[in-house]
Amino acid sequence: MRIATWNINSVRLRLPRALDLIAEAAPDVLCLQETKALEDQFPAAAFAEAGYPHQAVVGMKGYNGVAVVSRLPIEETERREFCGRADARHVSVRIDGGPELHNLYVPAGGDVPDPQANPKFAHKLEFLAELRRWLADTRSAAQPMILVGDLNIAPLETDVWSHKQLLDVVSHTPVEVDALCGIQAGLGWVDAVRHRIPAEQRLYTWWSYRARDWALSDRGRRLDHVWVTPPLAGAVDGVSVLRAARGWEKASDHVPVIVDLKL
DNA sequence: ATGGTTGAGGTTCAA
Repeated sequence: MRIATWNINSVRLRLPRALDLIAEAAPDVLCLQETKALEDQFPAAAFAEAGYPHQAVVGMKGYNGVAVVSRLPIEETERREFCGRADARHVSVRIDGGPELHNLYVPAGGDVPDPQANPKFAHKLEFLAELRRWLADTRSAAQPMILVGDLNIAPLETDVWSHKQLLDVVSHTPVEVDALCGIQAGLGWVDAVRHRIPAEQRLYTWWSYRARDWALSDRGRRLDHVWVTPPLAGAVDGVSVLRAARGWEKASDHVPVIVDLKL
């Protein structure tokens, strides 16, 4: 089973690129974040025509939004509203009667890494704490589950272009990394990508739009993740990060991450 | 220290 996750940064603007991705990588399940579309604005027919008729779509006006489109039958299990906000950051599905898959878009957290001074950063930390509690209260490490999405945190030193220079930058601060590791430890989640690509190797999934030349400066961060619970750890086969997608015409600032599971 | 770009939806906010 091939799972792809991609922060598409507007599903309507970038639908042609999503169809390119489907043609190139042929995932069984494609998880999208930042669709920036109301549910009735989601290009459901186009994905269905491309072979992905099974869909779970959560949207709001203008911002956020997540979706799962699938070749295999999926059954929506939940759409959690974290922090009491209907802000379209989560949907979970059961894939073909098998593993449950959580698709998440964690709040970016603004610019200032201080929850007192910056409500967006406080929201990010609250979101992570609630995610940890909710998973611990409602799910078990024995269940085969997949968690994907734009988690907006680069946990390892080699997940950023400069560990030292990003220690004070939202996405790589110790408090965020600790929160992410806490969620991971909760159900024993395995980082599927780092399971196959050694931590010594630098790996990014996002490059800012603001760089003059994203490839030349290569100041990236690994913000997009695929995790699995222990029962699926041995099933993780190939993983890939489609760096080339950052160079596509009208590219998203994030690139797709693809994981193959032997189920 | 600052500014740089993109997208949605409007006459700015979020990233």
